[in-house]
Amino acid sequence: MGSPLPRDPIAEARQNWERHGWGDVAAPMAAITAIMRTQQILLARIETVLKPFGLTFARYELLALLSFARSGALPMNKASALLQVHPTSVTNAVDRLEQAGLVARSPHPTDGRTTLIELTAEGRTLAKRATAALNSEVFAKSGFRDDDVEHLLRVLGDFRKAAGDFTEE
Amino acid sequence: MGSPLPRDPIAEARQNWERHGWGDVAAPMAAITAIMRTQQILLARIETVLKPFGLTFARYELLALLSFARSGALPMNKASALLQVHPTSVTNAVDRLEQAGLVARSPHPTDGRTTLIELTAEGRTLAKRATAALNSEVFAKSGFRDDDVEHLLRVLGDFRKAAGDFTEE
DNA sequence: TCCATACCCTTGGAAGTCCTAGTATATTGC
DNA sequence: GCAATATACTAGGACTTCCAAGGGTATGGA
Repeated sequence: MGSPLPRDPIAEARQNWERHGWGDVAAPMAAITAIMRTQQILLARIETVLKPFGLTFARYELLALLSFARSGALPMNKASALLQVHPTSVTNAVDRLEQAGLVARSPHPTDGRTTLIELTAEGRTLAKRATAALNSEVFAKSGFRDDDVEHLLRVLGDFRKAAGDFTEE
Repeated sequence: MGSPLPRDPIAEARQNWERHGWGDVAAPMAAITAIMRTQQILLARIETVLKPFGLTFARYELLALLSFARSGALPMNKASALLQVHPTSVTNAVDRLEQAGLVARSPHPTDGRTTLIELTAEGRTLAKRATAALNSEVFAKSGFRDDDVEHLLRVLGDFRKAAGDFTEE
């Protein structure tokens, strides 16, 4: 979506912040903007790899989550909590995956309120193939150095914990 | 959107990857997933602060970009390139900002194809107030340690450069 | 027991992103 | 000078996200 820019727009923004007397927050502003942009780049790579499988990232995430579930089925609210997205987003994803024959809804045996989602055989094999593609074409070529990966995991893990994502030690 | 989970879902995903024999890409997978989630958290914070101003992040970014432009006006394609978003996204944002009286479209003096966008007086003051709010309520409380901010800027800068965002040294 | 409260899922709407295609204007080559 | 190509913006569609509101099911206290 456009060739490389002659100058780094985030570095420019940082300088603008400093010029306007906001030097005390210029660095975190730049870091946060860089996270936004990095996410955008990574998401685009992922979507490109998933497209041939007829999957989007949102749908893949749900498929992958189900493929790791012990019982092979998960209540929708559990999926919503684990994926950290709004329940309506799960409803949306399940609608489309169900239409594609990759998952199936079934009623919960004891709680009439909850709906279970389960992988179909087709969904399970597609999840496996899509994961293999992401592993080789995105995660194996992330472009991050190994020690940078470890550092990112530590820094972002601290951040997410402070933000209330999880409580575990 | 949900209380803290008892266990870190990204750490669990990493273990699942290792269990399935994908240990060689488990760490980058986890790091990339963590970037996704961190972006989601930061975006939610930013949107919360901007909401009282009637702004979304996409609109704010455009407003801020214009407020730093020397001439006060920018062609739409320039804005698209600097914000690194699709031209149709800029059209969308300008439509809404124009309707809110914050920017105005005007024809380019010499090139009949391009449209200039310019801040109105109202847009300029709103941009200033929104930036002050973001500075004090998001960037000043990022939750990242100073040395982690510097490290993030280096790592993500390298990544973005390798991804072709910019060419500058 | 029964009513109020809490919880689960879905529908409809607003907003953002991108893509594809179309129209209008410049630029380039013959 | 004119046709072919390139560029700039916009319209429509697919997708995701969230929020607000509604209907159905559990649960707990009087």
